Amino acid sequence: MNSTSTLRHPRVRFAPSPTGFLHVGSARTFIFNWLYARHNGGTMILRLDDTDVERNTDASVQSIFEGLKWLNLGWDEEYKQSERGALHRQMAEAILQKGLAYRDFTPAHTGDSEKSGAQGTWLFNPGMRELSREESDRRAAAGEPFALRFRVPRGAGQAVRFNDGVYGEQAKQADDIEDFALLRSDGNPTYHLASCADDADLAISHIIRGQDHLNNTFKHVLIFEAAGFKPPQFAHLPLLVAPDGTKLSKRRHGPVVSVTTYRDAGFLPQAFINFLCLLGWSPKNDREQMSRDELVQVFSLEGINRANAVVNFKDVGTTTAATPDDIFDPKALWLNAETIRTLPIDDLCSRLLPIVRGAGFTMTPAKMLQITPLVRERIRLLREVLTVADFFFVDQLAPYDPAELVPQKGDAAMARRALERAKEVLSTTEFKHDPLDHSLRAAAQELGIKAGQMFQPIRVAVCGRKNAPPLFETLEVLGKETTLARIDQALPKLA
RNA sequence: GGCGCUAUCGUCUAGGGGUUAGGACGUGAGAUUCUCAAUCUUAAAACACGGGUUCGAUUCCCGUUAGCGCUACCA
Repeated sequence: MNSTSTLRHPRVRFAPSPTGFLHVGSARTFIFNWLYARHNGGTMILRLDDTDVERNTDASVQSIFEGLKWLNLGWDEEYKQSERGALHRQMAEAILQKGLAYRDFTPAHTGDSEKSGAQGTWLFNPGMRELSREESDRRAAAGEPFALRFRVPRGAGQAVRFNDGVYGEQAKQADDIEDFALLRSDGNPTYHLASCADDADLAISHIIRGQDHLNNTFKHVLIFEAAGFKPPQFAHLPLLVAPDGTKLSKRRHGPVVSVTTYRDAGFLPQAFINFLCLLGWSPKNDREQMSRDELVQVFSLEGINRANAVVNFKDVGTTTAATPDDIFDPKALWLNAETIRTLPIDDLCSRLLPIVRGAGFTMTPAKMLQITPLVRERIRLLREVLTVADFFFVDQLAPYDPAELVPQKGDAAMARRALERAKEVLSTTEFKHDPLDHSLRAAAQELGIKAGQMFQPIRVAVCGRKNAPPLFETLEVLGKETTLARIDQALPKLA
């Protein structure tokens, strides 16, 4: 692929390593890559960077696919890094042959042995860099284990440079870069090597990834050049952090950082995508709610910020029972609520139905279709249908405080009279909005009480609580039989 | 410690040498309504600090501070 066609048809990739569930930060990286590809008529590639055999898990692979599937954005090509080992070793060999890498026979560090020391930066293991080719070959042939390290140019005051699509011109003295490993002593490639080898082989034109890789990029530029490739275009994304400014982590911050948490709570993928796009990127025209197509249309690297973005959830301890208001960013909730309101009733209905049934209720599509308009403006998350519309689903209302039946500026006697009268009136009224409206208002007038004082006892009697959807619509869906039965059950509570 | 990145309302952000520093979420108040929600109106709320450059700096430069990242034979 020549540079002209690359310019017109960029090839981007999302390369997660399957060492955990799909993180919201990773999801955003995927989305930005996808948006860039679609905006520019390019190719989106999914590559599983599974070179860390120790930490990879199938569950993680599952979680990543599950999450991406839910996002419903798709990709054009798919690869698995572990199946491309030959390619990686080939590039390592090529770099070694050019003398740009060397074998390091020093045993691997045991871990935190070096942690406590406040010594300067480690750059390379003394003696290994200068090992003669003959001795290096001899020891390797003898079976002595070694790591292959990149021979970073030293002492020449040389700088490594690249132009980042977000952070601009970047330069770093080669003398500040350590001789990083290309191959581990078990022969497996490191992330740096495998990533660059694959990016080169797959002709990736733009690498869009988290800013935590900004420093690594100098190493990658070195690898690309050593292997004879022109480095791709880089663009680094600001990180997503917790309210306390620290990196989002499952251990510290709980399920908020997992994409499936959003899915399971009842986010719409579109709203979730919209929310993530607004963290660290802006269309710069005050637009916030955007459809997928609009996002594709306006997305550009120029709109990406350089400062980290806070995902604004409440940092509740693991002991507290977390509510949606605790664990989700208010903006995410608002965006989801807005998106729900834009959904056609039948669409929303078909998303709600499985949730209601999944909670163990029997529900017909026809009845759900009647309920849907009553909850549409009252839920921020699809799952909230279960708490907002519970009284439509249950046979028996959960116990409620009889005091709720008593209207504003009224007493139990007033509630009784209202309910008694309602019973009579409703038994002869057609259960449609307008007739219900007329007869109940008339009844209130007869009793000499305000409409609100008439409605509240009825609402509580049929819904089991004060806050509910509008009364007439509710009664209409509930039907005469259920309504009268619930009023009958309420009356004794006022005795 | 070394290297790098960053800094506008509580949060996400727009802006940019001269502005009433704009929008959104959230929060407060009010309107509307049969409650809730939705909707509408409205209020409070920001340029981290110190030096330059300049007629003028929130904007440009330097420094300080703070935060973050990298500093593994993790990715």
